[in-house]
Amino acid sequence: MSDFIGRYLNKVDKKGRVSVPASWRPKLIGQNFSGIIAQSSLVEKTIDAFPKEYLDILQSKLDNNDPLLEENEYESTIIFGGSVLSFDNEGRVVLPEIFKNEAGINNEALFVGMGRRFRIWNPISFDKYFAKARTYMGERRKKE
Amino acid sequence: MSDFIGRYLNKVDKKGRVSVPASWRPKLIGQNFSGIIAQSSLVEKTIDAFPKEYLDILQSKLDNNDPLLEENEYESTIIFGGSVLSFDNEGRVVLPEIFKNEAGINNEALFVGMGRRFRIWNPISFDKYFAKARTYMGERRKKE
DNA sequence: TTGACGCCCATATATTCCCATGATATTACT
DNA sequence: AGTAATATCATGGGAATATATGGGCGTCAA
Repeated sequence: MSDFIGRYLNKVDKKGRVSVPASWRPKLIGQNFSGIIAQSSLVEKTIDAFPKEYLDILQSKLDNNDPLLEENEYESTIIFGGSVLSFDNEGRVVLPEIFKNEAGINNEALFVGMGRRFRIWNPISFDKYFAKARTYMGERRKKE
Repeated sequence: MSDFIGRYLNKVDKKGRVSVPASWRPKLIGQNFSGIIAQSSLVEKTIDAFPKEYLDILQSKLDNNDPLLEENEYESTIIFGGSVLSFDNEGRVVLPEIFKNEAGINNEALFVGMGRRFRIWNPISFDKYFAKARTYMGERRKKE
């Protein structure tokens, strides 16, 4: 049901390559394309990533709206403007410089599952974010 | 009705493996996956654990919401940022370092049933927690 | 010519699989 | 009841396999 679960800390080598967790790969391998779609997150200092098929779902959502609406245009640009990162034979992808900069990633990349998609974090940045998420969920719990 | 009942104290070996109580295993064995989902507790120094099926329910809830909402983002991270621990042939799982650290678990792991889910404790931490729970219940009793 | 990239191979480490042991409980049989 | 045979379970360790990681080499394009 859920595709991406767990946390994996992997190294980024000189060439910018990083292994995508092996247990996730089967869900990222398709007939036309094997790899991930990545984009800088709009809200956090991290990289958002997902299978290509996830785009198809978003596409059909957009198709239900008027394709000529201006809002849709922006939305499309953002969503489909992400990068296509394909696997090498070992199941790695290279993280483009832009992403590494925007997400503050150097030697280590933390893969964090989010169900249908996942994120790639600088481990330290993630710690901060996780603390925030914890607090938020704790607060919500009290209200209920 | 209640799946996980009782307390079991098991050893954690050099490789980090620990037996999940045999009587609980049938409830953790599914078609696609046999094992447990684990995450550091948000409120106590312990590991929260539950069957994967529990995640599937949460996933379908999330699918009904907009995946771009911030609230969902926190929730997804907390829920899916845990770990998937699958059984070996003997019904053991390996506890990742992260969990052992965060829950303070070394050589022994105490499994405590909580109905639909269970927790994995450092035995000493649990004693403290249990004493606290006792006191709380005693206080509440007086008030009533 | 330099560098980015895809492709291939090498290897240390981590993970999984498989079998063995001992302890305890359960069943079978006389 | 008493005793032997059988199962269940937690635990340990070695071997096989998978994975993450590092480096080399040729190609193509700027």
